[in-house]
Amino acid sequence: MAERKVRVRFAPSPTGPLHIGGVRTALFNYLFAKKHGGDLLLRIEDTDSQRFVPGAEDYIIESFKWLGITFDEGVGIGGDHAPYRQSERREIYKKYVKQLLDSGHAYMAFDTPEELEEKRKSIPNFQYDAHTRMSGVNSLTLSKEEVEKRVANGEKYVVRIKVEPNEDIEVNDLIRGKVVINSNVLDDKVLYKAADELPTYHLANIVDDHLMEITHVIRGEEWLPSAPLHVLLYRYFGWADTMPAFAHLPLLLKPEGNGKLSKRDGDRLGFPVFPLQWTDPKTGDVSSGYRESGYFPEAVVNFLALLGWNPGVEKEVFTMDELIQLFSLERCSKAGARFDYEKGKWFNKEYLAMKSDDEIAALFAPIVEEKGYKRDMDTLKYMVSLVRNRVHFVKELWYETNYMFEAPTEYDEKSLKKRWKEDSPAQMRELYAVLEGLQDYSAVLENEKTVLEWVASKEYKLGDVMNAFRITIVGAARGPQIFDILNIIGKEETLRRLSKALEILK
RNA sequence: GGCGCUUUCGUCUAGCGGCUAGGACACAUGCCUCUCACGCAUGGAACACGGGUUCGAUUCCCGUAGGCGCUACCA
Repeated sequence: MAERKVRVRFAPSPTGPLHIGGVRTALFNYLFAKKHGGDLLLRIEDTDSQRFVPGAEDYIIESFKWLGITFDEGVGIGGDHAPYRQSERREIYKKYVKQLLDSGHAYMAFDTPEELEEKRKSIPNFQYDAHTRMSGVNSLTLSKEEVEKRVANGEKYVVRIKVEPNEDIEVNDLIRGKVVINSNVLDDKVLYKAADELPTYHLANIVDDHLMEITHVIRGEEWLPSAPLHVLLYRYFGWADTMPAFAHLPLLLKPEGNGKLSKRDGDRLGFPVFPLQWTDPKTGDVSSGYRESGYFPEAVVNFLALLGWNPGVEKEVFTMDELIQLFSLERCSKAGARFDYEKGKWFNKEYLAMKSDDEIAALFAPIVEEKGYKRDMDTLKYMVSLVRNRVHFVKELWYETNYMFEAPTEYDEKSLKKRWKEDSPAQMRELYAVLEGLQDYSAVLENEKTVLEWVASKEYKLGDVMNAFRITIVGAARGPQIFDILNIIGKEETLRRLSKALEILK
């Protein structure tokens, strides 16, 4: 086989939002393409007119834009192999269906769905294949005239592949090695439906991959059982010499329980399974997305890259460029990977840690505004610097800083029980006077020194004083160094909170 | 049911005949400390089972069991 430029594709079906497993597949295709200086194409497989969902295609394109996965060719980009939407390639498929029919590798079948259903019910393990096709209503059992008559009458038929029996079909999978399946277990799959003049996945897929000069098919493991059928199709078309190499990726499994991760798992389990938020056009149901949940796209990419693939080094945080350098199908694992949302959160934290205070403050500003507050950037940056290392997401910053904006409305029971002691009210009253005497609240270190000296002079226990004080300011035993908080809320607010606490707590 | 894929800590995984079976997440403990975190240190935690092959199997082969997938005029 001549050296060909690497060309891979991601070919989703627009039946809804892109699910995270699909994103992972697309990512691996992207990494593989870029690693080998090849092209990645985006093809829309909308051959199922029944399940088409408006908006899904735009959603897919926007998702990849957010994730930083770029395509070289395809829907929304264009290219030499257009069109890239299968519904626009009807005429192309018809030509190839005819080729298969003419060469005797396929035949027309007139069996109605009801008839087939009946057979499946009455005959155990029924499948449309070499052993049963002669009892079906098709161009193999009907006379040529009868077939022509039926077609002329506009009777709906399907075209089925004619799988020859008793043949071992080999699929060389780049991840799993050689997989052999006997053609006896394959059925005569429907390749084309006259009703909507569209091919099914199997036919469209092979024709398009061939025409678009795809060199490697990297897809989910759920396709492995039909891979032999695809090999057969390449053979029947006479394209065996340029048949792409296959790689079937392990599936993403539910975090708990059984089965592969599905579209419905996300909101049930409390984490997104979609890159972007999605509103179902029919039901209006909203499904959460990683973007809206506060994830950085780099974190999602990094997390997904390590599900079913290992770089071979003990580092775990990688840029996209590093992933591209390191990627190889040989290092993909074979078994399904359970989706561990906690690890995903950790990745986001890692990426958050790499951002500057400025960047984080800029992302935090709209959240503050939404809560009805306004602060200048310097103040926000100051707040961010104090609490940034205790969150996974920017949005969690609000919980960590809310007491810097508003006085506590209640005091945490547990903290009170442990930290508010008998002497506390008296000490707080004295502290009030000490703080009142402070001139410049921005002199954090100096003020701390003053208070510490006062505590020492009175021979109070530092922990007793500071913890009680913290409760009056924050409302609980949490938060960063207290003098930084004071600096932010200011003297008047400090004294106000102190006296209010003294009133309520006694 | 049939066919296929798969099986190392709770989870993601390293390992490619000889290792005290390594790392990360999560968890626990300790240190730090005005609290909560961060950080640092420490700890518990795995080769599904049974046969082979071999001087020697987590590693190779065969079974069994479990898991997953496919089995549509869906992809």
